Amino acid sequence: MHSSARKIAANAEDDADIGGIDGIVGFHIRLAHGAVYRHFTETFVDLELTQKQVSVLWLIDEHPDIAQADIGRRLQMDRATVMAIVNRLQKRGFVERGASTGDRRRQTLHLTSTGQAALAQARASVLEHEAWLKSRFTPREVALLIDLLKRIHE
Amino acid sequence: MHSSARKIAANAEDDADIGGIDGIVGFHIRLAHGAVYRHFTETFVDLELTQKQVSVLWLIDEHPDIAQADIGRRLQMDRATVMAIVNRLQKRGFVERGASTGDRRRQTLHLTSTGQAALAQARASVLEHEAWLKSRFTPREVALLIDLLKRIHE
DNA sequence: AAAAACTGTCTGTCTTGCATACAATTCGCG
DNA sequence: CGCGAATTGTATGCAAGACAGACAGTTTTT
Repeated sequence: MHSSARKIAANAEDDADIGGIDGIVGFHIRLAHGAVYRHFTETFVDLELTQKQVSVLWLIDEHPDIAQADIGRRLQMDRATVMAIVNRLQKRGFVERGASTGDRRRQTLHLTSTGQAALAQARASVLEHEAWLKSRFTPREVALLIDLLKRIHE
Repeated sequence: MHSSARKIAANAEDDADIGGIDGIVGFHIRLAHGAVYRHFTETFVDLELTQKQVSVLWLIDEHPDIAQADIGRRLQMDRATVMAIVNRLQKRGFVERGASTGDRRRQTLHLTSTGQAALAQARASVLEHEAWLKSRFTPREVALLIDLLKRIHE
């Protein structure tokens, strides 16, 4: 009897999120992202690559001759932001810009051999980083988490 | 028989993440965080507050006379970063720094009445933002997602 | 009492995100 | 077909945040 009263109170609190910041989904996404970001950075200090830079390298490798605008769409980044990242990667000799056949507004992007080598190293580090991240989940939970996250960004 | 062979192949691919960026948990966390960040920013254009700033206001309100170092620990931010944020909030008259009783290294932080008002508005916007975020999940899934995310950042 | 740790502060650098603007190019619709 | 609209890359400037390194005052540990 009094236990059901307690339950009701608890539910009421849940509905109102207790006013506490811990009930905010966005708050936990921020913190989780921060933790992942920090560990990623640690893993990549030697390679001197950021998350975004690796993502762009990876994407160019998966889709040779992709254009900057497409990268922006896939990674949900501004065109100007993509350009800044590509500039950095180009300055380090990882990617090259080339002419596009057909549409003269676009440019093709492809990895140099240096870029290929960097990506190969990066892939290994990403797997190490992922192992750290996945170590706290079962394979089922990993799939579940990805599914939930996809619903947010897709 | 041949189906088991296929299964093995499929598992092998799973283990290697198919080489695809879509199999990377961190990748989805980044994208999800980006989407949430963007929507948050849209929701708060009028209030001109960022995620971090709201989090800090919220935290100071929840824990009056908290010190900067404690904020940093709870929100996983560098001391220098916390200071930058508190400086901005102080410049806008939302928070005040005060002396700490006992430990003279620390300072206490508390909201001004202006800060209280801003936080009240912010809370409403956060709920609106959260509703957008939660709209794609059942209550069970929300709880599940929070649980999974907590394991990453706790 | 000396060493180590903590706290706030300051400075500077790097990355990212976004707004704005511009020119060249391509596309869509009348 | 032709002209306005949309796309693409580029450039610039600004704000926020992360972090490293340094410093001084204070507290805790040994």
